[in-house]
Amino acid sequence: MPAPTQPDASPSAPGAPRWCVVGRDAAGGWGAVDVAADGTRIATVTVPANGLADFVAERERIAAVRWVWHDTASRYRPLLAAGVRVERCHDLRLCHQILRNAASVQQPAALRAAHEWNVPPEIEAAPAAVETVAIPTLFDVIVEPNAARGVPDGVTEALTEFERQRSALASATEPGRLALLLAAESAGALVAAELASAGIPWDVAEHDRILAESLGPRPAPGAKPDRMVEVGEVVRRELGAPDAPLDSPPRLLRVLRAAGIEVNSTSQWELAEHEHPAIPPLLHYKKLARLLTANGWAWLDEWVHDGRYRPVYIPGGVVTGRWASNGGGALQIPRQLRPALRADPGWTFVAADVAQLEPRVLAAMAGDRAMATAGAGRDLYAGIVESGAVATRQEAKIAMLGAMYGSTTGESGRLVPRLRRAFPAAMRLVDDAAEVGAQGGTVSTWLGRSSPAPGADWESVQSAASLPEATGRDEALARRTARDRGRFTRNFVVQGTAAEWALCWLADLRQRLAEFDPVAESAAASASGAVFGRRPHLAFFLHDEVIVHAPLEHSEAVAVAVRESAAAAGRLLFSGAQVDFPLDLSITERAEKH
DNA sequence: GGTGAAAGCGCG
DNA sequence: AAAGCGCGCTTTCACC
Repeated sequence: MPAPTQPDASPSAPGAPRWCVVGRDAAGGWGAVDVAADGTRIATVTVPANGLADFVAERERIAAVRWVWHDTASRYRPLLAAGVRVERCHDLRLCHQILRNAASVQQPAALRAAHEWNVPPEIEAAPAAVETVAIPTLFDVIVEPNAARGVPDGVTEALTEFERQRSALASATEPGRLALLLAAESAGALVAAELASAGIPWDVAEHDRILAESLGPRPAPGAKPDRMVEVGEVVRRELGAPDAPLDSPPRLLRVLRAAGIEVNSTSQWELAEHEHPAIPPLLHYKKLARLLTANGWAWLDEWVHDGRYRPVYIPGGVVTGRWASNGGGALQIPRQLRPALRADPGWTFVAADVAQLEPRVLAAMAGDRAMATAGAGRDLYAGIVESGAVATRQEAKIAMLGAMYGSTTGESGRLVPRLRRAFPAAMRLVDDAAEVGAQGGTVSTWLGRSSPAPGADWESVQSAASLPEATGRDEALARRTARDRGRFTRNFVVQGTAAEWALCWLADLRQRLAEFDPVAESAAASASGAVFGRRPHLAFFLHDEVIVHAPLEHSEAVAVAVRESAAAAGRLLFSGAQVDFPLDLSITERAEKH
């Protein structure tokens, strides 16, 4: 088994380059500057325009450095296409976003003044737009869709920004934690690029079978599938409205009320509360419509090619540090379609998700021994029931989610106080985070990612309510928006720290997977590409679950690696805390709901 | 005719 | 079953 590798592990030889800063040089080629651990520049190399992949590959063979570059999504993609994997990087754009906002950084001024590096993820994303731009006519102004708005890609600018970031980090009250966060975030960026390169093995025939089973055979373009037509007619008959508009919520609402169904919206949860013969078929119709529009044949045509689904992941795209996605809906693949994920012949899926990641992270952060004990080696919710705080597993789950999301009403709001008695340390942590947020303050995750400051409109609502002429309405609005922000910061510390745990898991796992012996060329999963087609590789990631595509012969060893990585992530973040992170793990040909 | 908000529902 | 957090995506519809 490969040795555990921490995201921020680094070569230890004295005087050895620790970082290598790469970027464009003035001549149109590449500049590469080795930087030692103390920040001194060791050497500068000029690399020809077409020689970067070879240069990086050679350096990786000698001894891994941490590549410092402006943006992993754009810099790493061509390297992977050329068959070059890198061990570590420092993503200047992502790290800039974290550092400029981090409350623990005491001297952020220089960094914050570097506005050209303040490019939010969603602007940098979607390079695919280049391919969908229409052929320009003679008179069109040709605009590069996003490139012009990205961060600087020159080596000089990269060096300057890297030094700003090192200074900012050095001024942090807990530089070690923040450094770990920067390493984990950057490793996540590598994983996202690698996921895009390898793709998710996707069985088009199985997807088509699932669609046909629900909707009927694929209809002609523009036509509704048979089953939607049939079910729609049943709905209209039961409503006594032969041409009821089922696809327009406002118009459907009027028809429903005319038929005596007293609803205020057409959402399924409200419909389900009423007894009427039109409702079951209407709910069925809505399911079919959703499947067709979100993940129907059009989706299949657009997003799956050569047996691979390649969604666009946006690392750091959510303020809490979770990934977002932009195109393809990677984070919303319905459970119904999971069987369409199918391993290549001779390969298998090792799928794992963490049971109750967020409450476990909360227990670890808060040092809540009682909650840690409730989750030790078993289902956390079962442990909460055993502790006597609530009666059933379902109650435990509802209460726990309510505690982390800040619910105050209904069954959840009623159960939360019982958790407060049973797990005072954990509850104090989230209650404090909510209190700080409600007062306009900033909270931070375990590793130091900070919540954004309240917006100008939030501040003005609060100050308006404290004026002498403020009305009761002003005060009520201020209280409500303060509570809203409290719920956000309450959840931020938990969701954000869970995202950090997941990044550390991914970072450790990708290193372990890279150390497996490659399979023979004849057994390769060739659609996964030059770098990943011959080794187990990550194929899917969704907040707290991963799917590894692995050669059959390695599946058991990969399962061990997945488990060891989870344990390593727990130790790395919460060394000493007696909290474990058990996985639900399966080895299958097809991904399944588990 | 293009844009943005809202509704609705999928995921964690 | 929603509620209480965080998202993306499609469709409809009001509006400029």
